[in-house]
Amino acid sequence: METNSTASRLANLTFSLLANCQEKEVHLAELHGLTQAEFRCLRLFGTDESLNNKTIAERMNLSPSRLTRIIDGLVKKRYIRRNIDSNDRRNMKVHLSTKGKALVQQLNKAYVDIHEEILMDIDPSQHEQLIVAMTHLLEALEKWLEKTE
Amino acid sequence: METNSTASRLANLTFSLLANCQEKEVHLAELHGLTQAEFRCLRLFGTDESLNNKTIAERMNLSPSRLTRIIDGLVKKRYIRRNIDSNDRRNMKVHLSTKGKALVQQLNKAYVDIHEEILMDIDPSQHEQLIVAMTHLLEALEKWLEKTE
DNA sequence: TATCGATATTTGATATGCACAATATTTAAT
DNA sequence: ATTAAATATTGTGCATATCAAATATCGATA
Repeated sequence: METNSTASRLANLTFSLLANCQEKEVHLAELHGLTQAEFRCLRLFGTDESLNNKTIAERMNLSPSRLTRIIDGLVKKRYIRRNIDSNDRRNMKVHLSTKGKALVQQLNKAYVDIHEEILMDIDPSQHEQLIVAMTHLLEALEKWLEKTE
Repeated sequence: METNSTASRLANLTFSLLANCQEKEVHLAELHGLTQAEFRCLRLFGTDESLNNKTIAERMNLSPSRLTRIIDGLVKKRYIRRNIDSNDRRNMKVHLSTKGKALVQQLNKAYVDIHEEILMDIDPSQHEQLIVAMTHLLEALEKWLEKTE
């Protein structure tokens, strides 16, 4: 059964991949004097996006109250700024400071760079297939998550 | 610059993939009444392996003291058993109970199954390439992690 | 317009996760 | 025999996260 052994090899790969990505994240965070939560929060921002507390909490699967304190930290460290939304004064619009934008851009660049390096090791004719395969992987995972909701 | 846009697509994919895998793990853990730490600990065991506290702690990047308490939980929930190593009475040999073995096997099977499903969506001629590509991805990540040690 | 219910954020109390240091037991070396 | 190192556990404290309550604002409606 060829598919089966390939599947189990793939399974091991994604398993290790996950572990390594997590380790990488921890490492990058402390490299910039951020907690892991702060780091992940920062990475949610596009450079000129403006989000509110609740949205971020949902995206990060955390309670709004937790987010308040994570954002407190990022504000204190001058990576982001808070402003009351003038359209709805209940909302806090949160957006990157100049310092924050610089870091996010740097992180995104590094993240793309590492993938570029990887692609350089792979025959260009296979790039599209890799993307397709990874997309399938992602879709399958999302489907599975919905199914077991 | 073709490589660059492909790289950024790939970067986005691995980013989402990571997030989904984490969510999946949380979900699976609570499905079985386990904390995330307990779940991850359990998944380290091959069905007939016998590990000691310290080894597990190292593999999980946790302190031995933390491990003691995680294992306390798994013992209480009857997934694993502790025995003093008769060769070296300082060691606690930790191994799966019957219940634990069953769960680990079930989890491994589910994990392989999901990857098998994914492979069924992909032309078999491309399977090997996918594995190769993912292996590259993993190697690159490991290399990066060492570099920034 | 005065009020009621819904929504967003923040704060305080509390529980859980984790590491570090101290302790106890056992082993290995001198 | 004594001392040093290894292993697991326990005590303690800080970090992480949730929940419930408090506050502020909005929208609807009576």
